[in-house]
Amino acid sequence: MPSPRFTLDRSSPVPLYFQVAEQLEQAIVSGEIEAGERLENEIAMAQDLGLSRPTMRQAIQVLVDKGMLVRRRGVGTQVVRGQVHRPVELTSLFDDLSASGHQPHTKLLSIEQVGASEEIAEELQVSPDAPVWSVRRLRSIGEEPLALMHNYLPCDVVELGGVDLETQGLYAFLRDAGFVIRVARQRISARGVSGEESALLDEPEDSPLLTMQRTAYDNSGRAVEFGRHAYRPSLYSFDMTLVDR
Amino acid sequence: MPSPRFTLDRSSPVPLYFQVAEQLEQAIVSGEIEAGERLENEIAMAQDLGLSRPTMRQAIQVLVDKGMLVRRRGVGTQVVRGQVHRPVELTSLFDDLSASGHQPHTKLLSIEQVGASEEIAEELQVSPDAPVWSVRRLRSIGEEPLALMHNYLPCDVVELGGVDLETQGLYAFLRDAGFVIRVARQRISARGVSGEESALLDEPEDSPLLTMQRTAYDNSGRAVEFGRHAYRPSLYSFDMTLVDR
DNA sequence: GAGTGGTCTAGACCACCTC
DNA sequence: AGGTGGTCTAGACCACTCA
Repeated sequence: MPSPRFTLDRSSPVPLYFQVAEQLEQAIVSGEIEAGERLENEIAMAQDLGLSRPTMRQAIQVLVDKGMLVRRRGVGTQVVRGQVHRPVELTSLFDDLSASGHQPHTKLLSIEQVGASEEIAEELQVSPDAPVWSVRRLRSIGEEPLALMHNYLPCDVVELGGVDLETQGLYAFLRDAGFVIRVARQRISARGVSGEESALLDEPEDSPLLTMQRTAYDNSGRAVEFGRHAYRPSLYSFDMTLVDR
Repeated sequence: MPSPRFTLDRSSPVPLYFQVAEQLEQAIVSGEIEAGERLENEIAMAQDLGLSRPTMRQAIQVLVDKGMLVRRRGVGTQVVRGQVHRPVELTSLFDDLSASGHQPHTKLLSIEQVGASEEIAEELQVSPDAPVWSVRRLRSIGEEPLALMHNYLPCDVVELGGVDLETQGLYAFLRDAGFVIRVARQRISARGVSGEESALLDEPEDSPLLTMQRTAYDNSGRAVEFGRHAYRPSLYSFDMTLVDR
């Protein structure tokens, strides 16, 4: 039975369950606990760490929700086999690529205030023709164009005047501006490249594009951003882990 | 402050937190609790229902995880605005379409045992060349071909001989055979249609296809199924809700 | 029958937000 | 200052699995 030694800091602002979850995750990804292996039962683990059982359960639940552990009543908790892919998270493409060591950069194609179309108005929960920011950006990696992004944000919610969206990702800006994005709904599909896109993305006519449209909501449940993005499928895909709960 | 009346059955095998979550969700989707509205605080709700606070919290957490509610410390719990899309779930395409009232049907193109390629072997956690089932199916809706599905399952785990995969979805079969699928990892991208696909899917040359590959794991963490699917993007897209936790 | 996770209780203290 | 959700405790009983 694997028994990694975890260290807890009860004076830390980081919750105990989170400290345990982090170290348990590390033990799994590092291979200290092997794929398929069964963990010690949660009551014993709690005792070992001087925690209550609910707190230990909460820590384990974090990793169950990430798809790294599976629990079976009467049996125990096991590590899921198979390579751990990176889950879909609420980060921008910019963050994604920075993390993977590439050098992404962004070109601002246009930024203007326009009246919301019927669809945009519905997605952003504003009146039709209400003023919204319309931002078009081209994201590239090295010399390769990667994605064409078209975002809309309600003018009465967000002030984009003077914001440098080439240096800073949109989500990073929103975070700095005090918007906590908690929920997003998105739809992924595909279509052929259109005329203007063909040149911008350096793709020949009739090339397939991967498309994603997303509406993001802040922690008061208000729609903050709607975007339509088109990715070159040779350079981008969406990875995710689904967990049945 | 909205106060829907919930009914609890303490003798039911359905957990109390789940009974509350179901009725709360119903109150939200029916509009009894409006979008953007704040809920009563969780201590009062627990008292109203004669529940402990942890149980009430667990019920609310179910809907937070679904992206229907957002909680803010010091403020309260609010209903997320915006249309509720259906989230990605661990169901087959067959289930998806049945639920939406269409008449889908499946044609079994081929089923055979083959030796696992290197990639398949890695995904299914079996040795290279180990025997795996290879199943190819064409799913249609009415007269319209919809998706081409190619699945692989380890022979030593699943017995597919004599199984009618035209009447029953693969996931429904696995469920009936005692496999509880708890975790799946998937990757979504796009590509152009290939020669053979073009005829089967009734798509002209150079049409874009939406692709998904998925590995599913049962509740012991073992890889049970790997699939590569190609969808006609005009007829299919992936909807999902992301929740920051 | 022994061991596991699933649910539930009745409190407590704290961090954060709003007024 | 008052109210909210976030965390944590120390138990309890139950359902399920497996030997």
